[in-house]
Amino acid sequence: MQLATWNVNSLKVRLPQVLDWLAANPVDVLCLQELKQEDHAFPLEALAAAGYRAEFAGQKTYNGVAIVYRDTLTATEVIKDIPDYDDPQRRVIAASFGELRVVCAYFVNGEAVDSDKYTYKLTWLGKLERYLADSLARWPQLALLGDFNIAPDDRDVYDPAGWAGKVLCSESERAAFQRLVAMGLADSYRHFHADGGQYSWWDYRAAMFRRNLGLRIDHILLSPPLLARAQSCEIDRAPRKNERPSDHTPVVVTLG
DNA sequence: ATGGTTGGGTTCCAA
Repeated sequence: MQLATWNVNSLKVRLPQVLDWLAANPVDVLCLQELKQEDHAFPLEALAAAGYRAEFAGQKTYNGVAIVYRDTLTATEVIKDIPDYDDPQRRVIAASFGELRVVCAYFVNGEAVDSDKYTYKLTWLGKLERYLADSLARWPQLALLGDFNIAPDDRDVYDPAGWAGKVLCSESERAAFQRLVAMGLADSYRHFHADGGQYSWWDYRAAMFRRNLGLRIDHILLSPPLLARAQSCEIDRAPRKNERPSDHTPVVVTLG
């Protein structure tokens, strides 16, 4: 079984690339972030023609998340948004596939550490943490996939000195990431790869992708029973080379 | 050096 995550930065623009990618990479579950569209515009028919169904939580202009899954699977116990947290931004969707619980999240970016958006980010991280603790108690086989907007350590940053203390790399954000790890959610990419210089996002500006100046901020975290089944976790850089690419590229985990 | 590019929406915001 394969699970993947991809921040598509507008599903409207990227739908052809998503369909191409699924044709070449027929994963079982694909978590999408930054749909940037309302639910009435979600491309259910195009995905159905490709053999996929989806659950989604969109909104106009910003945010928006979806779980796309093979039509041989059944999604149950779907939740949209973090329970008991009144947040107008559509950033979380979760669904069960048998015993497997999939949580797809678009973490707050935060803009800068002195921004109100950073305060929102830390609040949001706290709410997510509580929600995941509850979820893990109910679903031991839990995978958390998404754009975390956190580079867990300096290996995940092209210029660690330049990024030190900045948003995406700050101590508080990294501490929040480590609290997820302490909960039992392992960074599956790091489980298989110790090397640095492997990124999932590159700024559109200044030819950052061509120069491989990026950050690893898209992650797949696995609870212990799933980590035990994990066979590989890979970043697929190919879609970042497309014309009109997303600024993020997919991450894929293979479970036995 | 506070730049640069993209998407969505609209006279700029978010990333």
